[in-house]
Amino acid sequence: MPKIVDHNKQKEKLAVATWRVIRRDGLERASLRNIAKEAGLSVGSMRHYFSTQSELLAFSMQLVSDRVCDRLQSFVPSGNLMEDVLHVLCEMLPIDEERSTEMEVWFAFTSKALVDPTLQALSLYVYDDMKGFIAKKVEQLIEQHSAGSRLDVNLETERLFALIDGLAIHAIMHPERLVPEQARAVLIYHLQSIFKL
Amino acid sequence: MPKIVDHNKQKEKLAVATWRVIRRDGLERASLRNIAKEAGLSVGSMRHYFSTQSELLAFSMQLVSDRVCDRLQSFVPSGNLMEDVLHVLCEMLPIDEERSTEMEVWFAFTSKALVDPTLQALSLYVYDDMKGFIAKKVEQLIEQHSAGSRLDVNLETERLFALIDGLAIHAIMHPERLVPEQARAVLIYHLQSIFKL
DNA sequence: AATAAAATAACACAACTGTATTAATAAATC
DNA sequence: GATTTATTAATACAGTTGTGTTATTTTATT
Repeated sequence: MPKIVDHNKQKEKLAVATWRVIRRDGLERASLRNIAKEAGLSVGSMRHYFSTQSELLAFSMQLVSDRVCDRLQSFVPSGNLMEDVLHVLCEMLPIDEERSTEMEVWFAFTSKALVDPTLQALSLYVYDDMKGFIAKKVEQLIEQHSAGSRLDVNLETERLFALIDGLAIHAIMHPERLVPEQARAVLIYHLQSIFKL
Repeated sequence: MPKIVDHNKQKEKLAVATWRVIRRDGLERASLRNIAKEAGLSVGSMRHYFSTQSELLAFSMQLVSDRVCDRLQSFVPSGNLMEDVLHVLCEMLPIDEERSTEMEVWFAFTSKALVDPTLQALSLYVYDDMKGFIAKKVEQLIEQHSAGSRLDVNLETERLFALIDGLAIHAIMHPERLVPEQARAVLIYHLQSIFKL
């Protein structure tokens, strides 16, 4: 009877348009009208998929973490633990255009999360998720390299986690000072200094 | 002839009021009217000190880095290099209310800097300044601990710098997961793992 | 006390915001 | 082809925004 469109695809299309607006003009310019124009839709049409702006923004933030998770889950390990760990950790660095977009948008949302409970909750959830993920990798590395038996798993995990986010921020904010290869080099340097002794 | 007020003091008062609004309601709520209300002034009065909103925001961001620099410069070293380095690096972590305020506000401005050339320039300047500062400390530590002769100064500097900013972000965003003492503990752990071998 | 200038306040204006309401369009079934 | 309904578009409205203009208040000098 009606014109049928894939609801979820349309929602993702709007979310990606939201990303573009945020990246180009900033989160405070991500108004319904600007997003609608970017997506080539009318404001009224958008309300069919998101009854409120907060919903759209929350969905757009969620989509970032979903995309990263998807890539992590579809990754097939090579068997070389160090290489594999390096590979998945690089998923969290802005090493190419796709990842840069995601990181910049995530950064903008993270900042807003400080004063927005809904976004705050999502941010916390992702923090726990990523920390658990990194902790697992640290444990595997410690187990493999017998010399690491005296390492503190908790401290090593938070150290590695903070290092990654710090590198990501620096690479995003000042790409002319920290290019992807350098960020990657620091990460390799860090892992080797701990697990290759 | 006129009523004379200390221009700079008044500007700082407005900037600090801006901080409060940003911290409580977010940067997008930092309108002239809201800031004026927070400072107990009229919008017209503000325009006497800042002819535009951008000026006020840029000044408010600058004031954050000024405050941190002031504290760093007024610090008198104890002589114990490791202790002193730890102390100054903790100036960049949200370990108390004053520093938390500054970090949160700085974080908000940093996010906006991605789409605001003026703030971007300030952010870059501070990045270079801090990196130079940290590099100096790393060199001193390497020099003192002879075992560190094989360390790469550049990599160690960016690693430490990223670690600090990463810890700061985590402590700001999720204070219930990373309390100040833990952030400090990670920093100590990092420094000792490199320079106490 | 008079005055000149600095500081403050009040109001106006056009542009933008989120959202609600209403009308028009499109497509899948009968 | 008519009809039903999901989808899209258009308009309206109250609230907020930055900024410009104008008037008022305050105070240090004469």
